[in-house]
Amino acid sequence: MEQKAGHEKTAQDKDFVKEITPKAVDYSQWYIDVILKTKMMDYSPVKGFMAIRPAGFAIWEKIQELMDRRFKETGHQNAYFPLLIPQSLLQKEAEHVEGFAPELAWVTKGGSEILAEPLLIRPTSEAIICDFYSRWVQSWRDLPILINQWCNVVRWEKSTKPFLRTSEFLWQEGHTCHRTEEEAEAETLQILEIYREFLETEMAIPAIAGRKSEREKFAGALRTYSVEALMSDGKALQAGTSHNLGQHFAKVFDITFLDQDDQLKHVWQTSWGVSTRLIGALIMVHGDDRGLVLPPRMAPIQVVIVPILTKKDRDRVLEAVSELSAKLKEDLRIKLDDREEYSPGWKFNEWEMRGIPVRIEVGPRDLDKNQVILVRRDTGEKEVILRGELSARLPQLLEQIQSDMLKRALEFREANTRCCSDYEEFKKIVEEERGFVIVSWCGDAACEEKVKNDTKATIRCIPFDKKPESDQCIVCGQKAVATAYFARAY
RNA sequence: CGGGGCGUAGCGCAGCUUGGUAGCGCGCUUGGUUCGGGACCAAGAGGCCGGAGGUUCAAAUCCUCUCGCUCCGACCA
Repeated sequence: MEQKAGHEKTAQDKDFVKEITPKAVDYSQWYIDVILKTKMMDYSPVKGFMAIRPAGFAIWEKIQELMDRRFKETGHQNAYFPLLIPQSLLQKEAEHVEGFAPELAWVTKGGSEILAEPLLIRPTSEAIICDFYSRWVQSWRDLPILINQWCNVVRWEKSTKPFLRTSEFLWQEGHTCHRTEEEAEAETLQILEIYREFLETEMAIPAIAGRKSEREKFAGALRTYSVEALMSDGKALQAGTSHNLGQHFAKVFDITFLDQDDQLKHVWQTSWGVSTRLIGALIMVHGDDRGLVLPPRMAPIQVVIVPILTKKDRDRVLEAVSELSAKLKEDLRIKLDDREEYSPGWKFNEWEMRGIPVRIEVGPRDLDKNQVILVRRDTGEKEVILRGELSARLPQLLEQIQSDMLKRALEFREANTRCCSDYEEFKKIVEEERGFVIVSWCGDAACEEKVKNDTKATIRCIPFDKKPESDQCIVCGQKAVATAYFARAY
């Protein structure tokens, strides 16, 4: 009996989501289907570039709003730097140019004239910003410099995937200068914590914060830290990075200041960023076979009101829902879907696909009983509630959904995080289970390289609070110095 | 950048083997009836078949080149 009922439900669901490939059938196709069907983005005629449509951009605006607030609260200011960088500037830092050279886009012509020096479209702005900073910093009194910019960057990627890896993407990049190494390190870690906390609080995505291995660190950095999230297919995604640049850039760009002790010194720098990739993370962590599932804090529309309009009761239902909508708009992001060309059932499915956290249904029968129906997107649960209690109930319900979503994501990550001390078993886990695998590691890049060649898994990060689980490196058996999270990654 | 798959109406596809009037479903437009989980009827609009060459009396169909999407590798936020 139960099985049959389940079967019928599946058939019905399948009919509804006919244009979204189920996750279990083809995860990548599911991801693309969701993005296209929900009109988050569209491909452009140029490979690797895309239009971010209003449905996707609204999420980016939410990320900007909530992230920017945190930057401002910690003393940062926004600015804007040029799109084009002279070739000679990028070349100053050797590791940096080597790291980015393969994926640079060049401007070689201005109007009809060939440029004397080729310009490159920023793949990241360290070079151009350092050039400015070398003039802006004179005295210890000028420090710290705490500047962020929201902009686009271009990296000529060989293989691209919407939001996760595109040739042009939007991001924020913070670039700071400090008087001491300690101060720069503190800034690097403060930002890392902002990223981790942002992902958890606002996006309901639990993330592991830690340090990158030498192999994975940013080209030109002293140390790179990152926050790493686990997608629902078991692959990891680097969700944000924070770099302690040390004095590498300060020395080649000559960013110096006269300190209180009358000595000319180089500044200590950091840079850090998150990108539109976060939109991809949001989709992959929370989405299901019916489409997007947005955490209430990120949702551009938190509650959609769908009136049930029949010929006889049309006017009084419309009147009731517009009154309701106006009232709720004072505190929440509300959408009233009073279009008459679509049936209620069509609208239910449409808004579910678009991930709106809560739906309110109001029909003639509800009006008669002075009630409305609330439906959660994340669980599908319905509840009937008196109209007078709605204003109090909705914020509470949205908070509940937000915390339930984080809880489920956390449970998923826990269930897919495994400790391991045997290399054969490690290989098996990576191949068959995916997820994070926590292992002890000797710190040698050769062992890291071997793991990558054997399994495609890389060190995602080395968390701060973990001592080695065992005293032997999982690969070579030598003395372990660190505990590392390994995973296959996007 | 290497290997596979795919480009035909806004979307999903058929037609290609064996060259000969470009089709179907959804969507769209107009009118009407509907509306508690993707409503129905009727009448319409919309295409030089990704692009460029070639073969041919004739090319969506055969050949060559190219561009794009997608998947798998290598590279990377």
